Amino acid sequence: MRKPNGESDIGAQLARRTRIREEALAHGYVSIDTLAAALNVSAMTIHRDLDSLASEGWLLKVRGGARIHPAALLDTTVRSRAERNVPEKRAIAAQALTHVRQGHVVFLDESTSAGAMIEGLPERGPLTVVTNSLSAITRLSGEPGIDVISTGGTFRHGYDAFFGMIATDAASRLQADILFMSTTAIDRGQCCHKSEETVLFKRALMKSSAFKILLVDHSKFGLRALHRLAPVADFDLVIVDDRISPSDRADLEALGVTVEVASMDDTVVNQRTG
Amino acid sequence: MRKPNGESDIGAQLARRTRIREEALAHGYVSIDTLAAALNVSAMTIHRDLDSLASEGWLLKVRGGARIHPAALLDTTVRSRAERNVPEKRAIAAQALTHVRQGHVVFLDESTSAGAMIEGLPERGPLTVVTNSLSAITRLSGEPGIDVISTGGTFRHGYDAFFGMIATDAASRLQADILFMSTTAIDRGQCCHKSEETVLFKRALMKSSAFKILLVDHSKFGLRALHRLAPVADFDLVIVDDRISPSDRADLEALGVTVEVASMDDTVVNQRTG
DNA sequence: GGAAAATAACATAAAAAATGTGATCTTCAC
DNA sequence: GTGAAGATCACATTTTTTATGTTATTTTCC
Repeated sequence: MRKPNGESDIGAQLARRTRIREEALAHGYVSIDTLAAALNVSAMTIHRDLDSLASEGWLLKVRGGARIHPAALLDTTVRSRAERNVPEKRAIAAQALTHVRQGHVVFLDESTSAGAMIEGLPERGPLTVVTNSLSAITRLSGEPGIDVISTGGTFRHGYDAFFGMIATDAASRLQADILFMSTTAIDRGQCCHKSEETVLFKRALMKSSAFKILLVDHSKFGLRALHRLAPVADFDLVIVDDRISPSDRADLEALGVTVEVASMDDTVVNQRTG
Repeated sequence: MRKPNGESDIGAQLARRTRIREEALAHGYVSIDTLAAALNVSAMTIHRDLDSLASEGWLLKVRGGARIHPAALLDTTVRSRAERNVPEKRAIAAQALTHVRQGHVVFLDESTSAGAMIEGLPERGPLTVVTNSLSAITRLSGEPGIDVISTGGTFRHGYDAFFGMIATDAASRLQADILFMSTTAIDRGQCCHKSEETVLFKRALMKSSAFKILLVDHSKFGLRALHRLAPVADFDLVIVDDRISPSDRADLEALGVTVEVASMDDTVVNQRTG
């Protein structure tokens, strides 16, 4: 029996669970009674929320409430990253898709930027897509015009993708026409990443690709990360969104790399070679 | 507005679409009007069915109806195989699961028999599961207690799984505690399979496993297939359902292989070492 | 052993999915 | 071109599924 108040229930469960996650992240612990009161639902509903969040690995249930799962503190998972800068990523993806030709062997990495291209690939087939991204694999494996090759590897929850020796070796032994990848940070002309196994895998992709495209939204500039992945100049093309700052753009062009700026209003594209 | 007759509508859509597929497979063509009349639904519903089946690659829509998709004629896909001998496979899977121990590295092949084990694995974790089966990967990747390793490889629609050099190499370079696999046919003590790349992959799995379990339902006995995979005696254990014929069972035991018979009524198990 | 918490079992409201109907748009044969 | 069959669209209605609450039962902890 639902609460008789007229509040909109569209996405109510999602909102409530997101709220619980935030609460848990902030305080390390949430109590069932407190949540039930604060969110104006029954304790049973909170129980179910916590069960669900626990099974997804966010929380650990304890008597009377739940603690934040240690792993959830460490990694900023795809689920939260994918929600950021969505319009930028869509614009970049749309521009990137214009470089895909029928018959191409395409490398896609596990980035959310490359992930934004997935939906647009089937209509550009026939293609062969090689990827370590689970969502790309599941989405494209049903498409008649797309041959899907998985790199395999060890599954990493935080990235929704596969890495490790198996993935890196597979990438080394294939040969692609075109690579679409992204990076966590761009700092003084270097692509950087916080995870070593990611770096190893992406380098293997780069070595095996005839044409390399880097997809970066404006928020990546000036960020730092521990491991150097590759110089930006190693890419044949960089696609950025139009909210990039003039100075970041000037820096990019000073590196001698070809840059395409994807416009967010429309499909209009402002192309420029540095 | 639904038909006011009281027929059970549970799975009605699935049943109807299966029926349409069979019809298309049998005659090469189905007409919308005929189907609407035969299935006692509106033409619009048939339209929607055909759209859906076409997008899944089963049919090609043409004016007034649909033709069978050429590819659908060639492969007996998992989707149809998975529907056969379900109770047998469930019983075998339940028995197979009793051999899984916490901490095990488990190889699972792409067979529907091994697939029946998937749902039972999380509660037996923590585990590492290595597989080429897409449904196993997607189902298990969300489970906290399961480390998922994909072999990678080229995706084959007909098997909903990955094969080829990448998959086989990955299998060769790992080491599992226990392997669960099946085969298309068992003929005179030999496991056989129609596809060569499947054979190569499965052999790699067998080489890399400390303990090898073969899952076969009674329907596999006496079938033929082109490629020899391995002698049944190479397995440490064979699990069959209780509808196996006495003579098939005697043959199995004559090979000197340990056999477990999974009962379909219950979880009762009749164990016997030959 | 008893109170608090967790789970189970069921009822109901709300949302989502499936289907039908009639209107409108396309296509194809003539 | 034109008209009719077929396809698609838009919306209403029904069914199914999901989310939730309530109450009863079981488990856990002190």
